[in-house]
Amino acid sequence: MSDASATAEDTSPDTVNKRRQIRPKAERRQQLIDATIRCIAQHGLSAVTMQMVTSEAGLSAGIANLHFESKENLLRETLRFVAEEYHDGQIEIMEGSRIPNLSERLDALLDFQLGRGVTQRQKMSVWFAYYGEAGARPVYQKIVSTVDRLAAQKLEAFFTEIILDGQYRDVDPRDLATGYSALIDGLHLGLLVTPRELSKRRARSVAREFLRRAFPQHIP
Amino acid sequence: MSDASATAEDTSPDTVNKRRQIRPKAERRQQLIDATIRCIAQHGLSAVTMQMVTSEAGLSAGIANLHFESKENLLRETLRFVAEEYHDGQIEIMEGSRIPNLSERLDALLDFQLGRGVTQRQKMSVWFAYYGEAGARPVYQKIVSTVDRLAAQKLEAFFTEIILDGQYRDVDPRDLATGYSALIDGLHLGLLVTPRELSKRRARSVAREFLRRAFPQHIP
DNA sequence: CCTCAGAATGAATGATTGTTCATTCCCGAT
DNA sequence: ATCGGGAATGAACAATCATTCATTCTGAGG
Repeated sequence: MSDASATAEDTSPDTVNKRRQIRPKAERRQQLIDATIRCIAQHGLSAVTMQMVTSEAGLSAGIANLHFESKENLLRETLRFVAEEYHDGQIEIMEGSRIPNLSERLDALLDFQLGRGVTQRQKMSVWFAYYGEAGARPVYQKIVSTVDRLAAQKLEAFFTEIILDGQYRDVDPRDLATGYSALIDGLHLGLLVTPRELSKRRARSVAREFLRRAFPQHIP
Repeated sequence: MSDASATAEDTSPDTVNKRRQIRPKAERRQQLIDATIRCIAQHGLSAVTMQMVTSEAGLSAGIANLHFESKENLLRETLRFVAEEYHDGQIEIMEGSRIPNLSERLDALLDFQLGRGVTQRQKMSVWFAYYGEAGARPVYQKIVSTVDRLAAQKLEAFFTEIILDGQYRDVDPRDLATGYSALIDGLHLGLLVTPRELSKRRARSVAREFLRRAFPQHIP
C-alpha cells in the first residue's frame, strides 16, 4: 500500500505484476495456502471465495483448481498446514532438546502459546474457523484429532517429567494436560472474540497461575 | 422420520402438513431460529441456506425474509438467542437465590456447563460456529462480548463470595474467573471436536479439579 | 537460437442461492 | 355468514460462485 508508483517496470514480488511467471508446484501451493489463511482471517471462512484467494495471491482465477483439485481440497490442506505448524512448534519445545531446564521450558511453552506475534491473530482466526465447522465435518475432525492426540501425549509426558522432578503428590498428569490444553484454547478464544476484555499479558498471567498452582516449585 | 404414514389428514405439528397455518409473528420467529440452530449443528454455518432452514421448519421458501429482513439478520438473531440462553442459565445459578449453599451452587454450575443434555451438542456447535466467524465479523463480536461481560461479572462476584467464606489467600477472583471461563470454553471445544478422546465425565472431572485446587474447602 | 512440455490465464458456463412479489387463503371481527 | 387485513406461499429473477478448458506464454534443454 506504500510503494505503488507504477512509473516503470515493476518486478517486486508483492505488488501487481503483469508478467506471467512459472514456479514450482510446491511453491504455488504454499502461496495459495498463505493467501487462504489471510482471506479466512479477514473475511471469515464462510465468506471466502476462490476469486478472493487467487486475487489475494496475485494470480489468475483458475489456478487454485489447477494445483488443488477443488475448493474443498484447498480448505482442507490449509487446515492441515495450520494445525501441523502449531503443533509442531509446541512439540519442539516440549521435547526439550533445546532447553534442558524444566522451568525455562515451561516459560518457553507459555511464550509460544500466548506470546506476541503479529501473525498470531491470523492463525487463531483460521484455527477457530475450522473448529466451528468441525462439528459438522468429519474430515476436519479427523485432521485436528490426529495432530491433537500427538501433542496431548507429548504434553502429558512433559508434565510427568515435572511431577517426578518436583515429587508432586495427588496430581494426575493426564487430567492436568487436558485441563491445561483446554485452558489455552479457551484463552485463545477470549483473545480472538473479546480482545478488549482480555489482553495477551493477562492471558499469559492466567495460564501461568494455573501452572503455578500445579507446579509451585517450578514457577516462581 | 418415524411416523410418516400419509394415509389420512395429518394434523401433527412436526410432520409434513399441507394445510397452511397462520401463527403469531413471535412464534414463527422462534420456529425459524430453532430450525436455524438445527441446520447449523448438522451442516455447519457455512453450508446453511435459506431453503435449508425454511424446509427444516416445514415452511415455505420466502418466509424467512418475511419475518427477518435478510439471512444475515436471521443468523444474527439466532446467535443472540443462543448466547442469551446460555448465559441466562449460568447467571441464574450464580445469583444463587435458589441454592444458598456455596458448595452445592458450584456443583450446580458444573452440572449446567458440562452436564448431559441431548440438545447440548447442538448448542455447542452453534456456539463455536459463530466464534469461528467472530474474528472477521464485528457484529458477532459485539453480541458475544455483551452477554459475556455480564456473565463474567457474576462469576467474579460468585468467586469473591467463596473466597470470603473460605478465607482463601493469594487468590484473585478476576483472574480465577477468567481462567475458569476459559477452561470451560476449552473443554466444550474438546467435547465438540475430539469427543472420542474427551468424555463428558472426564471434562467435568477436570473442571472440578480446577475448582478444588482453588477452593479446597468447598470441593470435597 | 529454437522448441515444446506444461504452467498460467481468464472468459465462458452451469449450478446454486438470497430475495422479491403477485397470488392464495386463513381466521378473527363485524 | 362474509369480509378484509395480512400471513403464507412458491415460482421467477438477478447475482454470485466454483469449475472448466481453449488459448497464451514461459523457460529450461537441445
